[in-house]
Amino acid sequence: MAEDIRVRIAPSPTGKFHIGTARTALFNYLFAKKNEGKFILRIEDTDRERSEEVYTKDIVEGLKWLGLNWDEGPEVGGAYGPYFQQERLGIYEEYTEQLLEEKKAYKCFCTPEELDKERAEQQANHQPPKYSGKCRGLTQEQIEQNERAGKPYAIRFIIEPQSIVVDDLIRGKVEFDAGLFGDFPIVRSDGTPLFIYTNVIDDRLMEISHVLRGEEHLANAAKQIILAQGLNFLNPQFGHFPLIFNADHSKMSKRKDPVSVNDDYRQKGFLPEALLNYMVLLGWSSGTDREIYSLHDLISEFQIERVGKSPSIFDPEKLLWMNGYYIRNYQVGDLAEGAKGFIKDPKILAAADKEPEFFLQTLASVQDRLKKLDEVEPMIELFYEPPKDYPVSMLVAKKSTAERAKKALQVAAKALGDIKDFSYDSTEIALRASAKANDLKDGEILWTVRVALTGKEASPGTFELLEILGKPESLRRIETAQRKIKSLK
RNA sequence: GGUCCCAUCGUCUAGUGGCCUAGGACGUCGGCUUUUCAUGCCGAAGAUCAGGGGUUCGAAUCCCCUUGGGACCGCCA
Repeated sequence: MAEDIRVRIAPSPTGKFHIGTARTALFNYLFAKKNEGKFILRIEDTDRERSEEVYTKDIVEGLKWLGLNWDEGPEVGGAYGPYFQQERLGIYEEYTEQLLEEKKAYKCFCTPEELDKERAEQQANHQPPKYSGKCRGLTQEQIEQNERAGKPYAIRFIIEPQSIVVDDLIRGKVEFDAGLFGDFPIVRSDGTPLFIYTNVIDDRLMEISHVLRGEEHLANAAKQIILAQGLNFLNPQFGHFPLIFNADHSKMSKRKDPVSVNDDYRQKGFLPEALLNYMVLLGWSSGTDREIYSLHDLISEFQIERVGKSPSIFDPEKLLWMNGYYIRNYQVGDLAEGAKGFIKDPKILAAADKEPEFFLQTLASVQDRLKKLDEVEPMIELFYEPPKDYPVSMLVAKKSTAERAKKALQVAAKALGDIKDFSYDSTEIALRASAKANDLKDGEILWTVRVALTGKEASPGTFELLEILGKPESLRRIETAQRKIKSLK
């Protein structure tokens, strides 16, 4: 392509970094990197009422966590700044003045109440809700009179009926009848500009080549094309991605669904690699059977032409599977790094730093069982603390008896006590041999010992536990179990 | 109500006129490995390709209609 590829995501900091925004960011990022272009982050914070700094921070942190680093924007700067719209207000004002002067826009003195009423009437009459254009016909005199009276006004852009074709990268040519739109506001009565307007100006000024965003903006694209005409701007190439929904086909909402990248995914123990990989599959596929991709692989494999048109449903189950898959394929050292952030118990944390080798061993023993990082602590705490209270009956293996469980403990204590080199292999040989010699099934002795060691229904295997726990601790726990089981008939 | 978009297993998807008696993945179920739970491996069930009309020798694939779902129609983005 002759022109430079420049794409952007333009979130407004009115809420936590949303999973849908994250996927849009991913697609933009991939498109930019694939085409050796620039990925830009612009914060659309002109809505002072609802914008908050904490949300900007949340977005920035989330993007960084995912590894979707931007080439221009907050923190990194760039030649097309500022990248916060709040700092660009002067720019918009100039264009507004120009539009007003050229009679392409006008001051509207209608109050919100009047507009609400108008809309309600249209709805009642089964008319499409659309601004009547009442203030468009105001005379100069009337305008001045209103202004003198101190009446607040918004500024509306004049829409002439015409047919607008959005040539969409994903959907092809989509035609809209602009006559149905009505004059839309570009500046609020408090003087701040609106998204649909600032978007067009900034995209032009920042020389954005492709505007790639969610499908909910498709109709906005038509309006923005008209706006660009009025401003004598070139249009970017548009592309609108299909939306992501819940299993019940409802929109994923902040209120009831896990949509916050930081709160619901990062802090819950999901890996950025897994989330990224899962998200890219929502709407995109390579055309092959391959589904596992690193961000790096994606940059070369991703093709925007292969993004589908139909909306998809977010499947937490598959994400969970994929997260487990990535965890299983981590080097234990990397797993340790990630897991530490999820361990609350200071004792375990301190022990992990003091004896990193031991910590790694414990992690390796549970690695295949993990689906999320926040499951690490409950799974490895048994290595740092003896089992508390578990029902004594659990010591009895399936299809066995209390009597035989007692015997198993006795036999195991004896066999294990004789071992000098306490390893996986040596404990296995000893336990199996003693089971055979004492007329116990392997399962009877191994299950009982494992429960004595862990107090859990599910855990790593007996020999592995024995090896990691070591001889003294293992024997202590078996002894405890022996005392415990005396009460059982 | 209007405009626009979308439509293949429960879910994500492959499929661009014959290779499709529709492929893969998650999930589900069964088996093997086995001391539990996982992992791993093997296998099964699961889609009259929303429905109906065309076009064609031939359609999941092209056209039309119907139905269903969704988005938008804000001084939110």
